Amino acid sequence: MVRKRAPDEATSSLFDDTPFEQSEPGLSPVQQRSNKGKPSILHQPMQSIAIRPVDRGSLTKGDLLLWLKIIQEIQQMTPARSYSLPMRPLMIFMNNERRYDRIKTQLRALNRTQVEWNNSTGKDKEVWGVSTLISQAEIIKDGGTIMLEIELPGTVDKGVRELTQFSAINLLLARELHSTAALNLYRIAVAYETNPSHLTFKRTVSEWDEILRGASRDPTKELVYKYMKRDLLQPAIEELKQMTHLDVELIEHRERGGRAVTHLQFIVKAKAQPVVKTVDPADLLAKSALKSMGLRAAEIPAIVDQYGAERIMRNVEYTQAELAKGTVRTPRAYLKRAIIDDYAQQGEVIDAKLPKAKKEKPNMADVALGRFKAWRLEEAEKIFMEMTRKQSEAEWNEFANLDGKAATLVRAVKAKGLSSPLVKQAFFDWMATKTWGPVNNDTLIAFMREHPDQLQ
DNA sequence: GTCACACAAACACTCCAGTT
DNA sequence: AACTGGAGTGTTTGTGTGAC
Repeated sequence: MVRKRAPDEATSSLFDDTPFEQSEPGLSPVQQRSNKGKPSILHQPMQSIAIRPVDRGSLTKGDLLLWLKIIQEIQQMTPARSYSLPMRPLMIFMNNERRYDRIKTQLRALNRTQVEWNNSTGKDKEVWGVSTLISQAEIIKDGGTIMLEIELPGTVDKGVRELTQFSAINLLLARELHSTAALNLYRIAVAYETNPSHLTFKRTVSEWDEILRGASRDPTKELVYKYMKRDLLQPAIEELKQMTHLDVELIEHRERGGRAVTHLQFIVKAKAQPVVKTVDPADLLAKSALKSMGLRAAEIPAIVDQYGAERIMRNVEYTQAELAKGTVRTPRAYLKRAIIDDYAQQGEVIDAKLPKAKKEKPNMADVALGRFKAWRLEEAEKIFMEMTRKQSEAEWNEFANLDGKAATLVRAVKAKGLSSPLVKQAFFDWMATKTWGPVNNDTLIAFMREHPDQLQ
């Protein structure tokens, strides 16, 4: 959804000390706007977020990821002039174990690329700054241990410390984002999620273009907003909605009376119904088919999400037929390959609209999330089974009378009650959310701390 | 065995042109 | 004006080679 207009000085800028507006829960944006200027304030100066490479410089997704991983490590350390980080975790995180050439290339880019920030703050104060993202890096091998000795420029170091802390989960999600723009929007969104107004800073279209692409624009190439919106903004917003706990909404500002969009801003909120997707009966069927073919519980959700129930079911059938012929040695591996390459479809006319088969890659964030959700469902079921009859009936009646359920679910609740897998999942999911709150970063991190064994 | 370098395929991005 | 397809270009990633 796109908002036409929003308040002009709706949020503080990045580097100033102007307080965020304090919003009050339950107030509409209009009401909140009318409250502007009231004394309740929240200081949250944040530097180093909206950085724009200059002089045709650019930072790739990989460069930024390495930088984020480094600052996440640094955020856990006491402030110092230089920081000493073990290389191995960095390289594993970057999927570049033993690949010093690649890490070095990225460190060079972080050291070489000048970034700029430019903020008008409040009334008279304006800040312009230029820096690189790291001022020095050394890889030191001393016997068996290999350390990265790193120094940050002063302003960046200050900003990094004040930047909303990046959790390990934030970074796992960040690594899985496909586009550079999504990664850049994500780190901005994470920093502004806790802003009471839920509004990011407001910048011109071209500033956002450079901030999100992580590259300065060739001045000879004209920036066309409609392309930017289609190719850069919308995919990035969509990716964040799908992959993270955040809902991001674009606000387009136009000149008074004009039609051209001149400035942009985003609204960032945690999802009301976090990452859990609506249960589709076809998906449940596909999941149960995969399970019966011997696939591990942890890998099933990702496969269903990626390839869809229809493709899975036809390849399950195909694999079962091959199995009957005696040509398949390991059904689990064969089925996975069959789904990825869509064996069942080969030899027929391939539907061009089928999703592209992507390379399979274990996704730690997904695995952790999947196990967390499964664990919650199991625990909720245990609690339910231990309730007195009176208690359990009260729970069930509350769930059964909830509004807003999909029609399929309502029918299943009436017809089959808890004996329907669809209803069972929805009910225990509802109970888990009621008991422990929504699945979000905080609860997931707490789960990972308490149950490290679940993540082996 | 480790590392730098090179190459290529897969994937992502940019931007133009054609269609609705 | 809004939408869509796709060619051309840049980035990421997997793999091979040779020096040490």
